[in-house]
Amino acid sequence: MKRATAQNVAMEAGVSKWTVIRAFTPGASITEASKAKVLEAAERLNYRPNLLARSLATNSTHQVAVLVDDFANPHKLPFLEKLTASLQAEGLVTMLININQHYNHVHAILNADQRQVDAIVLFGTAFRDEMLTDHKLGRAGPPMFVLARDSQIEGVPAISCNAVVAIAEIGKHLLERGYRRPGFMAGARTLSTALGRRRNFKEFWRTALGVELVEMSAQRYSAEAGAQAARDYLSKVAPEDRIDVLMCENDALAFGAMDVARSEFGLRVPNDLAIVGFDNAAPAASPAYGLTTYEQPTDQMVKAAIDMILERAPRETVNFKGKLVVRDSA
Amino acid sequence: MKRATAQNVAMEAGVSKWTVIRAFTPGASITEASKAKVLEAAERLNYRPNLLARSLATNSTHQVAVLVDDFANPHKLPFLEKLTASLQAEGLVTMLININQHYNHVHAILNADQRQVDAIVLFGTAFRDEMLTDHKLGRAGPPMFVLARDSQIEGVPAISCNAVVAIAEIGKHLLERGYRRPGFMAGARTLSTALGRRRNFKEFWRTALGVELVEMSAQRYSAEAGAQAARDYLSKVAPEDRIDVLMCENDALAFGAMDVARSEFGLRVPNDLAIVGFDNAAPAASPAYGLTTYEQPTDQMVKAAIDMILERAPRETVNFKGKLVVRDSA
DNA sequence: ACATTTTTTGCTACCGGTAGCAAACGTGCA
DNA sequence: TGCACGTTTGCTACCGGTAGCAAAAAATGT
Repeated sequence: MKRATAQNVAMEAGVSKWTVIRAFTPGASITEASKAKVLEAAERLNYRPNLLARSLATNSTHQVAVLVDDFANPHKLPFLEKLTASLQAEGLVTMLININQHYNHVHAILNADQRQVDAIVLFGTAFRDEMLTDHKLGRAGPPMFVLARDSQIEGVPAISCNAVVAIAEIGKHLLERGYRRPGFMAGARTLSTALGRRRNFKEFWRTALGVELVEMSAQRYSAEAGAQAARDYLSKVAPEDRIDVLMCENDALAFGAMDVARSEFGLRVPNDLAIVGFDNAAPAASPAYGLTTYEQPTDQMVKAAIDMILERAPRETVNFKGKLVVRDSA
Repeated sequence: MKRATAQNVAMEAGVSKWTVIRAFTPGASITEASKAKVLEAAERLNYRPNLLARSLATNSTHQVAVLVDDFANPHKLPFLEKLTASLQAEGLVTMLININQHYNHVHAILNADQRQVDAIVLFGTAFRDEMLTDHKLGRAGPPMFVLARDSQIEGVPAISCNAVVAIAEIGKHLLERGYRRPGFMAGARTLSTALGRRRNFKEFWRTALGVELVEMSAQRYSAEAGAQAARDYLSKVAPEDRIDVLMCENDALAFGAMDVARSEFGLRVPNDLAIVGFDNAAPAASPAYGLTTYEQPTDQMVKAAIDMILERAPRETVNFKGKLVVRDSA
């Protein structure tokens, strides 16, 4: 049994299909009598307007493509929850696109464009700037936004957490606690825009103490990769030469690093090695980790993104101040 | 500048719009010469077919609605990753719908239906059976599937992990390890179909030892809720009267329970209290938890779901055997 | 060379709505 | 009663594709 259309309802109610449409268009010109008649007939036939047809005619789908590539980061889940809930509250629907080896940004963006989405949100994904600037969409494609990440790209506003302030705050805290030999663990991306936190942190210590940052890189953004990177470093460097505090680019890395430091090298955190993360993912709050970390103002960020999508706010790069969450690990 | 349409390309290439369409339809009848001519013109105008219009005409959107309500469960993220990746590999796109107080199953299903999705997947969501059976979609709506959860609903196949086998395996393991006073922590849902694990576990101990299960309930499926439920129990019951093993309905609850047992009551896990989870979420593998848990065969489940969606497999309830992952906590 | 078959191209009708104009209707007032 | 005016309804055209038939063009056979 096929779905009923406005035409079917029209016949059932003995009116034209345009009257049916009007009964379903708020504020349209229609008498109470015919509206009631139509709604009753619609109810009988189980009619509800076909949004696909409407989208085609109105040139607006109320769909937003959200690109994600970093499913190993537990922080993504609550963030995604807020994002989808807020989009839904505005009548928008989320097209979740998984960016991976088999499905890259260009695929995703072209496909989203063909589906006529109203906007594309790059939610913390790692991309090369060139990829986006020379993709074959002329200026005709949907507006794009970068969420939870910086972007220098002309015409692609970024909504992010202010990295400079964040790193300064973390650095200041660590300095006050007396740490003097800092290390930094980055995730895989060697992309220009991804170096913000590392660069700022490096600069901070250089300026504050004239001290050089020890840098290490994980293969990916995951606890396992963080564990491996920490393992490499700790097994290579003698205890007396080691850093005294490790800042990890995100919490996932920090969890892995902390696990290895404690269980494989018997280090006490923070006494032998302090650890700091970024994101305030759920496990950070657990006494099992008690990770000192930095919380992004996700509510503000989501709100800002949606305001831009709906053109309630100017479409330009903004960032917000997060807050340091001090726990036991540093 | 508006997007180019087939008609625009047709003019540019000096052919009819149907020839343009054919150039973009694999296996259509068209000479190499005109195809080349069309593709070149399309390239110049940056044309790509409008999938919305195609969907309207073909009555198939290649979109699948995925309903999620349990964003506190870290296990959801990798599962969702697999699901989206596999859907994309089949040319399907994911409409992610967040079920919450403001947006319930009925909203979600009606909306997905209006958007003409090809299928609706209830991904581990908590629902009352009545809600689904009497929603106003006649038999015209898209096919529905329940993933990672049981369902008794006529016409709505479930793809799940075999709970009977899973609980038997866990029970057997615990029995062998010598545990004799079992407890069970359930999540919030007091819905008929959600009681599977609890009931099976209860039955197991009754049959094996004639022992009664101590039951507790968390408010939600989250570490915090698990922590609170454990706190309630432990502060109420004297050490000598306590259970010796606690099975939690999922890992999130188990993490919370373990945190509280250790840090607030100074209990050693597993010596004073053993703990078992369900899902094998990422932190379970960490030495910080070392949680004994049960892993659902997510790959098989995702594959089965997609086979059903694409009608490559009969649309009927199936379940798969998972595997017990023994770590330190039990 | 011409009839016949096959391939290629163009066409009408359609998917299910929306936009906005024109006709039909009802009402108030001279 | 007739006219002007505002409201309600119906209409054509359109959004950008697809399906499948019919005409035109090219390939084949004798």
